Amino acid sequence: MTDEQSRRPGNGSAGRPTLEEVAVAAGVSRATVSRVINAVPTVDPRIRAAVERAIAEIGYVPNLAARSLVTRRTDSVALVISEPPGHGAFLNRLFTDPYIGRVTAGAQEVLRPEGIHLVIIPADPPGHHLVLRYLRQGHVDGVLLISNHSADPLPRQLYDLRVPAVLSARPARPVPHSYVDVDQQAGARLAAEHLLALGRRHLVTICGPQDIPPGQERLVGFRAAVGGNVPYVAGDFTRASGEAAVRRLIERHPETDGIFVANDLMAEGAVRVLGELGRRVPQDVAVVGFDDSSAALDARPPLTTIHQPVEEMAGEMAQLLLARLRDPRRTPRSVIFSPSLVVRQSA
Amino acid sequence: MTDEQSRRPGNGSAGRPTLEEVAVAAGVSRATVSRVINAVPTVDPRIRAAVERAIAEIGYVPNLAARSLVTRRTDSVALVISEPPGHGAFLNRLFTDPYIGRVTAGAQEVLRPEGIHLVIIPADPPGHHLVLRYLRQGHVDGVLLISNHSADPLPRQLYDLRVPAVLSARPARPVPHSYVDVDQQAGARLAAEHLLALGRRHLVTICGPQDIPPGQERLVGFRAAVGGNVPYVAGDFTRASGEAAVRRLIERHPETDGIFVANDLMAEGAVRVLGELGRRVPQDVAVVGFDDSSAALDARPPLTTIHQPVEEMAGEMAQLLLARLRDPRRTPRSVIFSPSLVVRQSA
DNA sequence: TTGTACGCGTTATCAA
DNA sequence: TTGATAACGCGTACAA
Repeated sequence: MTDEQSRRPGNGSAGRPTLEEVAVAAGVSRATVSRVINAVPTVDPRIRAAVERAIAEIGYVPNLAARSLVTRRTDSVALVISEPPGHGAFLNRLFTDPYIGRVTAGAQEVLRPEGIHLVIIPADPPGHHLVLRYLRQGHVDGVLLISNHSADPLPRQLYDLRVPAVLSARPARPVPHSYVDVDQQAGARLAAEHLLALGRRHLVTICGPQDIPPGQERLVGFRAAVGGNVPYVAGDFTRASGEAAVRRLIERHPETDGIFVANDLMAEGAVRVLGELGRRVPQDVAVVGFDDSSAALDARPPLTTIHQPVEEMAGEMAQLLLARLRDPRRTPRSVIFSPSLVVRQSA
Repeated sequence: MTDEQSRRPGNGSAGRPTLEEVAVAAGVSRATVSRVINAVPTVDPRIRAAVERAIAEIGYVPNLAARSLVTRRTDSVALVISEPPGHGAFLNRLFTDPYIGRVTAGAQEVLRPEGIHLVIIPADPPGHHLVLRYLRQGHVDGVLLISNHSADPLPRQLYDLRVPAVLSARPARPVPHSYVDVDQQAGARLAAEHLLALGRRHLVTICGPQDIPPGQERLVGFRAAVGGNVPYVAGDFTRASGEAAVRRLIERHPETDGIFVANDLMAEGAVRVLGELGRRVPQDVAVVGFDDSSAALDARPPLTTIHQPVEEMAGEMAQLLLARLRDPRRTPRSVIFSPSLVVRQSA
């Protein structure tokens, strides 16, 4: 287009163009330019046009710091991914879990139309301090917090710091933040009912960590639905832990003909090991996963699993946060989503 | 109207505490408090102590917007993940690729000690506009750009917008940004030499997209090292594309005894399909991947592959960006890293 | 409908 | 070594 953008230094302003310069160029006051930019309706159409032309010509971009200083808003929110301590290659895991990507997509869906930016911030324990400082400084207006371990201090700290936040699951200890969640027990029940309907009578389960609500509730729900004692081994939601767990279960309970695995990643590992052990899936052993993640599709055979409307839930998180930002006095609320069964080939 | 929000006596302000309030509490001027916060050495130790006490007591946190307005810095940089158009579930892929996690870790390593925040921003084509606006507004001081397709307009646009940036690979078209890269051809050569040393004589390759430099160069390097024509099928770096490619290759060239696959994800898929086709890896067909990602470890057998020092490279990107931020006149430079062969069980 | 003038919270430049 | 005071760029009552 025009070369006006690449103006050489010496045209007065050293840095980026300011509101003042646009005003001069358009022959109006700063206030009027500001009104045009902020879409205030009471501006003469002809003046508006002139201002807009000047803005385009000069290549003006509002200075966020200055605007934010007076409006006390940044029009951006953070997606903070919190992880428990001692889990080593956290970042590697973070970016291997498709869940995060779906959350991001779901949140963007509602944030974008509002003109609000989403920035992703990984928060491993050694970095908590820095993350909190970042959030406190007012880089963002609020936080979508993805947290899945009970000892996470972040929800509480965010509350103490008066940083508006919405959680991705029911917190282990009550904190006055809004949250969304899926009915975990209902999901486990769906899995149990499906296995039972298939005629399987020797059921076992690979459950998740028992120090976090989803881990607990998926086990509780499965047990309740089966209506008796169920052998189980706990994994940590990684593929490797699923492999180890299924080895132990089959060794101890060779009669097993149905397994509920608390997430797809572990289930994928379990299915693979079952193959190595000479058990056919689903003929000999039926396997039901949880999450309906891409791991469910990668598995051979593809996994029957419990679907969570992750994108929808993330969208709702964003909605809750927006509502809270618009009305700080708004009282926290929780929104619970219903899971559903997706039947593929593993059960 | 403020209600009982303000608990502290004498705290007339509704929002967060300001420099002024700390100054009053410590009995000094704003300037002195500012000096303490910014670690200016010329401050009386006793006064410093008093100020620090006041800061802790009041719970003061600097207002980023105000500071940034005058310093023209934000002390945070963005990791922008750019993706080509038409690739559908971009976010899902983004967060399934461990590479991003390693880049993040490597960058954090050098940024954290400097007190600089890293925010991650996914940039799918429909969102480019918003991302550019975000960056232009001065939310961050600079950009680490992860981009791997030739038609990416972002490097050029960032340059036009005068946003300091460092690229994760040599750009397809020259742009005055610094970048880091690995010697792709050298990596492919390592793979070829290893296969040849194993006595394999019927080599084929599953190469990457030929519209991006890594895809091109890994093929060129392999061909050159093998010293002749090599059958190949191009994938798009996904596991599924690796599966499809190996089917076609084996069908056309059943005598194949060695395959170089341009990334681990495709290689993992290829190995799996080879098993289904009744070919043992590595006895019947040796397979060498590229990237040394976690996919290489997930594969059965674990993949022999080409290692890139991803974390180191990301760290160097951060270093280059910091240097550029400290001295804007600094001329762009490129840093090329050497790959190495990691021998596991697939070849 | 437009312009004037003040304030947002901080750093930086001076004197003292 | 410390303290006034002037920017920094913008939004917005209030006045015109």
